[in-house]
Amino acid sequence: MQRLSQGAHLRLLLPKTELDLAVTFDCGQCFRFLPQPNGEFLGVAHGRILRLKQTETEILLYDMTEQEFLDCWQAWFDLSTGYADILAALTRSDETLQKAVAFSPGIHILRQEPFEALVSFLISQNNNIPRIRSSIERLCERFGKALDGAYAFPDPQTLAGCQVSDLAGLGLGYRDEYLLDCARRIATGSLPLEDCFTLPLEQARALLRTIRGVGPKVADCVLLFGFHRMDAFPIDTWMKKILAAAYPQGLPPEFLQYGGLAQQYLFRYARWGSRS
DNA sequence: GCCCAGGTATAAA
DNA sequence: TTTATACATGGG
Repeated sequence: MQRLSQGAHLRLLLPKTELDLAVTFDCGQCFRFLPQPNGEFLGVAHGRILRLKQTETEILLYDMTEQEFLDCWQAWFDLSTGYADILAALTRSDETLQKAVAFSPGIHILRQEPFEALVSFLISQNNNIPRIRSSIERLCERFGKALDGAYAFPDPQTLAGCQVSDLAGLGLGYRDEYLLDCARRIATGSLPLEDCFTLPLEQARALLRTIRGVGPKVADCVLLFGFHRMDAFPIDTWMKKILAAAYPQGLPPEFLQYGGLAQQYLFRYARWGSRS
């Protein structure tokens, strides 16, 4: 992938079929990156505002040095993973997945920050995406560092110092206690969250499920989106239907390694692709 | 008003 | 071990 500095901006020569920002941001893995009326994308991660524009052949990152890209955003966008090979393996003998990938190619699993992923998917339970977004945004406005026109995601330490009453008005509902519980345990160091990068899948799941409000679905979302564990496989209400219809004899073996990526494609296809 | 939303904790069978 | 129910809250 070629990189070109253009004034204060950085241009990536990268076909949209390889990384499609609209699809990647909209497939339910992240909640803070939204398309703007002018066609650009705006979001916040790693304590900075990211402004982007994509064409069929390139991505423009505004106010980005090459060094900053290499230090942080190359990894965040997961541009070093060989998606072509993974998708080839996944779709080799799977017609359902072939259709799903053909419908909207270019999904990457972003390497989001673990704490942000954990909090986001704690909030996501029994909730809908617009409401999840607004809750997260208000949480950042109230407790995150002010940036130029947006707010960073708050630290565990900041949230650990809160009371339930401090969270009123964010729309968290009963999930407010879950959030405080996990922020406190992380802030005190009693929950070694970073271990989820290296622990065997089942042990990482077990660790996350010691957090109140983290069940099987949320745990796998956190592993997939916060720790880039493509062997995690979040099963939600949609996936239950999809799996019953498409894989009555059980999951293809490739899903053991890359089920998380397969899940993203299947989820999107089921929701938006198979309408009449 | 009623139903639902990328579920989970809890109690009961 | 599997199956029901409550859960806060806003949008359709």
